[in-house]
Amino acid sequence: MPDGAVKTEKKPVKKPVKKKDKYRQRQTEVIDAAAAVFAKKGYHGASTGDIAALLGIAQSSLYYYFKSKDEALEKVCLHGIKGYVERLQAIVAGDGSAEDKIRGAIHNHIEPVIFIPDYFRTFVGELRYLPENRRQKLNNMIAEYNALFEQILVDGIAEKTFTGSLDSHSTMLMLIAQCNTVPFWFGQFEQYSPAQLADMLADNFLQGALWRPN
Amino acid sequence: MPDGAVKTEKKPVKKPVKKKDKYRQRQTEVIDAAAAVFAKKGYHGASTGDIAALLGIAQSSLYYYFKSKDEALEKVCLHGIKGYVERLQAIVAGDGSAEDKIRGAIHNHIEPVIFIPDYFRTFVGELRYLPENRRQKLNNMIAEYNALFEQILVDGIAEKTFTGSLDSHSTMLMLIAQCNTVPFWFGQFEQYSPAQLADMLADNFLQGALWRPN
DNA sequence: TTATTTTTCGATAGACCTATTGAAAAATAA
DNA sequence: TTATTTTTCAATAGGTCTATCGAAAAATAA
Repeated sequence: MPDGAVKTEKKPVKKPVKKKDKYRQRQTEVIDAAAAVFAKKGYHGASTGDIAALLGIAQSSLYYYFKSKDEALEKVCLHGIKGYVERLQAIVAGDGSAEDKIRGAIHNHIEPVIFIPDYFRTFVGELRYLPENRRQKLNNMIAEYNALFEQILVDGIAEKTFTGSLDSHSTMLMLIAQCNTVPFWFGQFEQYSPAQLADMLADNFLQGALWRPN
Repeated sequence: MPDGAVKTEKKPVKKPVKKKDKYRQRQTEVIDAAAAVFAKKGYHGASTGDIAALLGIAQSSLYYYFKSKDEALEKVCLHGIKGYVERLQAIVAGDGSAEDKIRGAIHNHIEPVIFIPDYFRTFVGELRYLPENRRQKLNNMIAEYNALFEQILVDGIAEKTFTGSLDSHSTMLMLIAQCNTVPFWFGQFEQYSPAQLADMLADNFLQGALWRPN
């Protein structure tokens, strides 16, 4: 600005939303690809070049959508767990029986596992590779989720709907651990719908996978 | 050999065993360290430098005991599954009831998981990173193991000891998957012995982790 | 059209990692 | 002791990977 001209102050008043939406849509595609590659090769086994290749773009282009590989993993994990806590809160606050609630909780846990397996497998298997600072937030969400889950068991035991050989905390951990294994083997059960799978797991816990008929 | 002296043909007749034993003992320490590092950081997240650091030796020294990182992973996995098939064969061939056998199989599966957790975690979590050629042998062992496990369920259903909502193949896969999760959370259950843990898991399957008292 | 912004790209530095090599050190045998 | 074997080492070649940079291309606005 060699002369005294004042920069025109015409701010763009319209359509910033549309532009940001487009960016976010592309970013979602990028994170989808990251989830797929992380799930398949593991976080450390996956390179940013692998992610770019899946998208058909240059490796360096990825950094327009995230600023480090760590951040990509964080985004995948956050998306993997998104909505879990809120849905479980609604179930716990509902007025069904304890058995209804535990069945609802298992459905809540398993169905997204099946609909977004890449996100969930990454969340379950690769979260531990997130640096401590990024992992904090996710750990808090997990702690809250686990507490809600355990609350259902505590309530069910208190009102004598359930009896168990284990304490509620141990049972909660084992139950969630079993649900978390689902994306690693459900591919072998294509004859079952997600809801059926969830029902079967719930049955496993409520009455056993095997039982004596008499 | 400037003059015509013939090289003395005195082969060492004694103590080659001792020497080899010493080498093997050190090799076991090296593979132990590899198992610990693989279990903690994952195969791709672990470097040979990490393993050497744990042993307090130079990174290049490791290659006196294995000739590639892949081979180290293979050795860890083989040791992790060692004895599993043989013990399960003995259980299946025994003359206990189907319930005894399924309990025995769960004990067989879980106790080593707890005694050698680094090996087992590596076996469960990192086997998939073994190159195809090295994985073949292990896959065969797994297939044999799974078939034995399923045989117990098939027999129990045939003789009406068990009834289940799932087919025996699906049940086998889910049961093994649950057993495999043990090393990832059993640290939280230090009040229980391995045998108790195995009993509790068996109870989970036979009668449910939760059941209605009436 | 031209100007501006958004998106993608090629090139690359800097770091890390595996595996090899020949030699040094340590252990053992003679 | 000296000779031989076993074990460890430092140095490093050759490769891959992450993240950065300025420029090119594409999309959008004027």
